[in-house]
Amino acid sequence: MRSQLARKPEKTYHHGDLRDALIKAALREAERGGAEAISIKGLAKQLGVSQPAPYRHFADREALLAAVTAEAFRQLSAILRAAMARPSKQSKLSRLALATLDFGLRRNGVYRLMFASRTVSCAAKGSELHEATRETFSLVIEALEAPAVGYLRERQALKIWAAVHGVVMLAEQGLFTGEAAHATREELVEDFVGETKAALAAAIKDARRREKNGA
Amino acid sequence: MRSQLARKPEKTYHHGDLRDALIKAALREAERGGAEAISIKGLAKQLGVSQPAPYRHFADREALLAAVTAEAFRQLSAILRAAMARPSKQSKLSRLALATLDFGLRRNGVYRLMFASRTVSCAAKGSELHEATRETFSLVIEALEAPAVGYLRERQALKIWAAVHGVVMLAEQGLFTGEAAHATREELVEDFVGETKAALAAAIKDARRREKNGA
DNA sequence: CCGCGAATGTAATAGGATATAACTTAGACA
DNA sequence: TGTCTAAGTTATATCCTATTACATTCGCGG
Repeated sequence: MRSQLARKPEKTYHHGDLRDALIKAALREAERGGAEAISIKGLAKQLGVSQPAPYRHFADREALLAAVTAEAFRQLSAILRAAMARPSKQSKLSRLALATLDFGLRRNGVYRLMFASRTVSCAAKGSELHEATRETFSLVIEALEAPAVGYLRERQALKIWAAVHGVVMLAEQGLFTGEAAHATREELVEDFVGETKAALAAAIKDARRREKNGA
Repeated sequence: MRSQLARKPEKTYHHGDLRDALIKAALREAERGGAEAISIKGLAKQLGVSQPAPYRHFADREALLAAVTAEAFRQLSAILRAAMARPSKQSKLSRLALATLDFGLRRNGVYRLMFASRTVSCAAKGSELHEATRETFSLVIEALEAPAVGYLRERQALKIWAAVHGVVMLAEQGLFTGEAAHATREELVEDFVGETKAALAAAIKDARRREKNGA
């Protein structure tokens, strides 16, 4: 009872939900500083538990990072889904692309954790993290709003996804400041979106024509 | 004399070229493992000097990373320049783009150091690292082989540069394996190159027309 | 040629991080 | 109620960064 009054249980021996609390706190740390800002010891101190307590929930630091990264992907998926769902004059693809750009710039450190760390590429096939990344990518395909004609759709999804990430990457590198700043990041993303739509339309038309000729 | 027989001076108190040796060794370490694989202590041991010796040449680990990253950019610049210089049926832009892709995949860890670490974005305006990154980017502009019409050229350079980096990023994430692998990384890069050339040609034509009308 | 200062190295040490081992507590369930 | 297990604690080993104080070598002016 009393322990419920405080945000965190006051003095309970068992934290109650340490695993989840660790992931949330680690995400906050990653927000600025990326993976290297995540310290088991630091998190333990923040949450008022002993330094080795986290090891009850994660085998090692890598395992924690994987869980945090998976959570970040789920958050991005939710954001993208919301962006695609809301009514707008822009296309779904535009909204998805711009939302991704926004996420990458606002949550720089988290973004690096997701797209530029060894953690993800090491994720095993069936792992929580691997599933989370594939689900996010499936949203990109969905945003294309195109029929599944061969692998054209997947290819265009890869292209726009790559392009958006490239823009985020260069933006974080500072390549949009100074003399080169005469194109905004958003303009570039919109360019890519436009090209993707055009390429997709052309490819689908072409595929259909070939299909008809073949039949 | 005798010390010259061995590759490294045998037992000299002074290493002779520790700063440079540190950077080279650090690059080897980064090759696999990225920035986190670079340890001052480890490097010192490798080079047979005491653990604090590196601090005579770099204020702290960050400073070493910056120097290593700058060197990596200079190496990439050299590779790109060579790729652009060699005779080929492909366009300069193709060669530059594919060489960058190759570099990013082969030297994964070094690549992450260059394009996905806090180090670069923190580089001050006149710093060695900042200069190195800008020089590399200038090669991209050069590879376009286009006249400087307003900022069209810089914009297309940013776009193709972003696109290539995005492809590297996704490739390292494993997005080109499995079902989505029906487009190779090289195909995607060539796609982007083609689109860039087309967009550039159209934009220049358009700009020239408008210029004439204005005059 | 010598001697002195700057550059470059070493030894010792403090402090922070990961990780493991052995012990303790609380909660759940027969 | 008694016991098993999950979850947390203390103590400790190891590794890394970084600083301080001391030692050695190089090069240059007198």
